Formats: sequence, structure tokens, C-alpha cells
Amino acid sequence: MNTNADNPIVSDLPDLPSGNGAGQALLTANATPAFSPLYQQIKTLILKSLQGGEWKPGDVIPSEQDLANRFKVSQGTVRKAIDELAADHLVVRRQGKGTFVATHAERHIQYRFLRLQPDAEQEMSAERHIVECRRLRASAEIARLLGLRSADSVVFVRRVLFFHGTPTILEDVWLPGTPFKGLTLEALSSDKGPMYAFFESEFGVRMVRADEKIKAVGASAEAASLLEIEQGHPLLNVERIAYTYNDVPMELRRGLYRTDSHHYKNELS
Amino acid sequence: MNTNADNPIVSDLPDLPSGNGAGQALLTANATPAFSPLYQQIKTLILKSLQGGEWKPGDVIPSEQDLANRFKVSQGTVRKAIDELAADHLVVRRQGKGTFVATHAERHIQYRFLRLQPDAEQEMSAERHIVECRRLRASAEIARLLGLRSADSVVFVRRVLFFHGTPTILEDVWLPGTPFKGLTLEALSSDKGPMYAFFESEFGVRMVRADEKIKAVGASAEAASLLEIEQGHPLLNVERIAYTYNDVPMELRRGLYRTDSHHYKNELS
DNA sequence: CAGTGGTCTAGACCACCAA
DNA sequence: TGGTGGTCTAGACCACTGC
Repeated sequence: MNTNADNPIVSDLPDLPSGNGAGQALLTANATPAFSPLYQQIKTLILKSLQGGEWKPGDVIPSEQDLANRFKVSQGTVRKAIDELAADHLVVRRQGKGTFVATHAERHIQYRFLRLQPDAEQEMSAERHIVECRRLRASAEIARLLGLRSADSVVFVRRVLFFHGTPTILEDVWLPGTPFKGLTLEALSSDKGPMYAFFESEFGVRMVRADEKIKAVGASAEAASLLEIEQGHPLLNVERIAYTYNDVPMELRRGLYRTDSHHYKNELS
Repeated sequence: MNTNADNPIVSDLPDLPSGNGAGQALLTANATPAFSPLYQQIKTLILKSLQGGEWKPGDVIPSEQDLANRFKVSQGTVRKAIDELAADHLVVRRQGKGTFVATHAERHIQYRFLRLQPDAEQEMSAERHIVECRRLRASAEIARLLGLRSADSVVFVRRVLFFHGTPTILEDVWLPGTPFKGLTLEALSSDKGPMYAFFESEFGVRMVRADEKIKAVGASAEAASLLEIEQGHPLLNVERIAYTYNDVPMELRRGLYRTDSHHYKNELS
């Protein structure tokens, strides 16, 4: 419910007088509680098309002018909506070419959520080994964090990442069973490229943002063995919840990072 | 050197024909290497006024219309410049009131760079204890990170932060001696409020952004004693370089965080 | 060359705030 | 009531890309 109940988007009025400055303003003069600017509504509409799969990761979306015509607003208004989507990294603008749905398959955007970096300037020659991948019933806590019911089916994946031959990251991943039906160890193992790109192409699930909680812990016997360190060795414990569009949680991940010659990099602003 | 060598800002031409659409565009038709849009130049000019102290933290800056008149550009162009400054948190917009220079003294922005949070929902009842504050000569590494010469004077501060009576953070801070001349343990101890707010009001130094590198380490004997834990206890080692305007490093800080009942929170997007 | 995003302007009007 | 930021429009022209 907002003030703009009968603006050109929501209504089907053929045309409003153009050139009238703040078009929607005329319709919102009477005091109303929730006021949402036009460009926010446009943003929401574009977002819905992204969720709905009208345009897939990597695709071009219609030009600003096309969208302006579709929504019966000026190009500037569409522009502001897309500006925000671009700021959220949901979309990437390329001058002269168009606006594209963001994807983890992009060379430059790859591993956008992995903040572990080598202390020195070396390359990130990474190798991956899937330890296991199996279906199981969600514990109460896993279910809660993923927005499922207890005992719902989830996929569990454990893998180890090697940098320059050194096992450096041990990751446990939990995924909701339904959207990831058919995920197998073989498919995961044979895939090259970022896991999130794999999720996009194989399951149509795009991870948009994530929250991480970091602690320092001592290595358990199991972690020590997989990471080839002694038990109790200090490790970074990184707990991540990753979200798709609309803040729907779609992945729970716990990483244990060796920080002997790497560090977690964060930029504060 | 850029294309806009004779635009209204740089030149003193009294007036350009107004209403000519892309005003500067006329002046940049011939192919030139570095093209910088007008609003970027405006942003730089405003930035210079911020650095120069023309407006201090907490102050209102002139209205968009005033700045537009001063720089002889349209309000929209000034607007876009300020939009970027606001996105960088250098400035805060308040509808109906004006645009203000950001400050760490703001209730809501306080502790903006401290990402440690309680696992539970409790309050952050914090107590601080300054352990020491003395002048010393910069080691080669400290000097390099702060952009000083070896053996230049630096101020060293060590403090412990308590949450609910539990010593949780041990911080070592290095500050360049010249801008922080006159900093004493007494002044630091008697001050309430965030350290960065203190730096603003007492030394005119405003921290704008920071980089952090995080590792997991075992507590040294010294750290263990100050944080009341056993030696070897896993701690988060957070190394921070904080910058003022123009990416000038102004502080080096190493924090050791206990993460028994707290975690470092990070939002990825 | 046409099409796309990017910059700039000018003007109208709204929402919010303080006096 | 006047001032400030915020929204919206319309139109001109630029920079970049690809046919």
C-alpha cells in the first residue's frame, strides 16, 4: 500500500500529461504513510524480472529507453533504478553495449565472496578436492538458518582447497534439498570454475550477497588431519549465509582457513 | 591534464551559453586521452575543501544551489558529485536540513570500523583501559606502512577493551608523531567516546576508510596475561591501516580479539 | 552508422525541517 | 513560510561499441 496507487505503473491509464514535472507528485499530495518514489517501484519491477528468470545471468537486459517505454516513465527514472541495481552488483553496466545480469562466471567478478588472500603477491593457483557430497536431514539449527523445517532434506558438501599444493581451506556446505535436487559429487568434481557459477548454470540459483561471522578457533582432530596441521592450530572459522534475490537464504557454509601465509582481507568504509 | 582544460571551473570565463545541453562536451570534441566528467571535478574540488578544513566534521556544507552557483554548473551536476561523497561516507545528507561533513562523533555512525559483535543480542557495555602511551622511533616496517622515514617519531598506544567486565580486545596503535603532537595517556584516558572522534576534535584528523588483514593466532604470554586467558588461546589478529582524506595513512593498529562470545561480522555484496 | 550507456542542463514540484 | 534535499521529466549531446 502506498501513495502511488494510481501512477502509470500500477494503473493502466493510457497516458499522463507529460512534462508536468513531478508526475507522481500530483497523485500523492494528500498525506499518506508510506511514500515510495517511482524509481524504487521500477527497481522492484526489474528485480522481479530478474528473480523470475526473464533475463538470466550474463544476458543483456532491455535498454534504458525500452524499459522507460515499457513502464511509461522517463529514461532518467529507469536510469536511477538501474543505478541502484548496479550498486548492489545485481547488474553490470557496459557503455556502448548494454546492461547485463551479473554472474559469478565473469572472470573479473569470480570468487567475489572469497576474502582469503596470500600474504605475498603470488598467484592464487587453486586446486579443489571434493571430500564428500551426500543428502541428509537438516538439524534444527541448519533448518533455522536456511529457513527450512527440521528434518527437511539438505545437501551436504565437504571440500578442501589447496593453494600451491598446501591444503588451506576446509569447507562444509549445506544447501536446501529442493532447489539443488540432483547435485552429485561427480558433477561437483568434474566442474571447473567457481562453485557459485556452477549453481547458476546448473540450478538457476544466483547468490547475491552473504553475511559472514568470523571467529578464531583451534583445529579439531578431523580438521587438523584434512588440513595437515597439528591439532589445536589456530584457524579462522568463517560462517557464511549466502542469499539469492529477495534475501532468501540459499546456502550455509562453514570454512576453516589456515592463515599461516594467507589473511582475510576486509575493506572498511 | 584533461580534456576540460577550459571548462567553467578551470577557466574564468564569466558565462557559458546556458541551456546548451552537454556544456562541457563542446569543449572536448577532439579526441583526448583522459576524460574526466564535470561532476568528478566538482567532487575533487569539494574534497579539497574538506581536506583544507573549510568545513569541519559536523558542519553543514553550502547548499547544492550555492555550490552550483560557485562552480558555475547546474544543481544536478553538484548533486551527482555530492551523491558520490555521500556513498563514500565523507558527507551525510539530511533532507530539509542540509549536507553535513561526516564525523565519528555521530551516535549512529559511532564505532563504524569496529566489526566485533556479541554472539547474543546483549548490549555493548564497553569499558576502556589505556595501558600505556609513549613516544618512540618508528621501526622500518611501521615507517613503511605509515609512509614515514625509519626512526621518525611515532606515538604508541596500548589499550584493553572490556565488554561486561571481560577483557576482550587488546589493541596496539601507532600514530605518526607530527600530526599527533601532544597526545598523552591522560588525555586519552579522560576522554569518553570513540577514539576517532577524539582524533577529530583534538587533532583535526578524520579517519575516512581502513583496510584490515585478519589472521588466527595463538595468544602470546603477554596477550594472555592482559586478556586473562591461557597462552596459546586462539585469537583474531586484526591488522588495520586507517586513512584520512586522499588515502594518506594515518594510523596503524593491531587488535587481538577474543572470540569466545563475540564474532567479527562482515557483509559481502 | 546506429544503438547503448554516460553527462549536463533547466525547470517543476514534493517531502521534510526550522523558525 | 522559506530553505534544503529528493524526485521526475524532457531534451541535447558525448563516449563507446559493433555492424
